[in-house]
Amino acid sequence: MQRNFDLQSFLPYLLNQAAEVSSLSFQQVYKDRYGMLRTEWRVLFHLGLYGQMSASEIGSRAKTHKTKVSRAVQRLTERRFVERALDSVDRRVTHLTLTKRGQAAYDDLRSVAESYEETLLKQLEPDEAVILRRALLKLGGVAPCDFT
Amino acid sequence: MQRNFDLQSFLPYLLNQAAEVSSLSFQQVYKDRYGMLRTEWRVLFHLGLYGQMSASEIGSRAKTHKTKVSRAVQRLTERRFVERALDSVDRRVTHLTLTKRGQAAYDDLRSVAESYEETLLKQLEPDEAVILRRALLKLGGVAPCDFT
DNA sequence: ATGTAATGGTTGTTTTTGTAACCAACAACA
DNA sequence: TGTTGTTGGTTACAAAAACAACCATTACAT
Repeated sequence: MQRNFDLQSFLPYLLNQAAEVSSLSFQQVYKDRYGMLRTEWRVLFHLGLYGQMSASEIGSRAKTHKTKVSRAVQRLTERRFVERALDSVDRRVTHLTLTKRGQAAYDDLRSVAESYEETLLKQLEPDEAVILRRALLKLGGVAPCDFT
Repeated sequence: MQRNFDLQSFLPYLLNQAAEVSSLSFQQVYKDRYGMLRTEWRVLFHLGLYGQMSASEIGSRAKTHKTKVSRAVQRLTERRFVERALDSVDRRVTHLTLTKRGQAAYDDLRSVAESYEETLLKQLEPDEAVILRRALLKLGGVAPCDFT
């Protein structure tokens, strides 16, 4: 049993605080430049980084509920960042790809992400960053992924 | 410049994933047992841990917008977890305290939080946990910088 | 085949949140 | 005294998320 409990050492609290703060600047960029929401840039990055993919694939990779993905894709499609292509075999699935516009947005945002990452890392010792990432992966991987 | 960019190493993404996953089980408890939302348990914990406090104090401590705090306090008050007391000197501020019911809920949830923290820590090496906390505190204190 | 379940995805409705405007009480100062 | 500005807090309205029900298609069993 842990004595001296404090919010500042309670991991879920700490994680949320750090997550919120660290997301803010980046959010400002994709919001201001492209009018995107959080799930939207995630979808964009999944397609940009890993290529063509279906909505459910994105959902399971990003641990995001399918309705969230669906609506993100819808908005991205409306704004011509993403294109849908029906699968010829299984007519339920739609393959998603970036349009030229989407690719350009991705390239731009990716470079912002890279330099933002730099900024964040400057506040940490190099070995601290390594351990931080490893720990976050462990904690984030314990997913009780039971989405309906 | 960081080559080999990946979502799995982009801190804002990693942080959000870990934060979401690690909040889930605990959220289930305060939601199921007391019908509380995230900001509500935070307010509850602030009062439980640090004693009487005003809404704006909670807001600045938890970096939470005042409307969020206001609504959380409102719901907590309606459900008799929290009581308001007007300041006799400055009639704008209201001092918040836990009711018996609120104190009981806090005690209960705090013990849940402590054992949940244990569970989370089991997934990490002891020194990993120390560094993780330190890094999260640093990142959580970061002032937003703009890429405009 | 045919009934049943599972998958990929969308839509509708209700909760929560974000944003901005607002009010009342105080503070500072001419 | 104004009169202007600030602070603590609430409210109203728009945006977004959560949740559940829903199609259409495919898979799988009899």
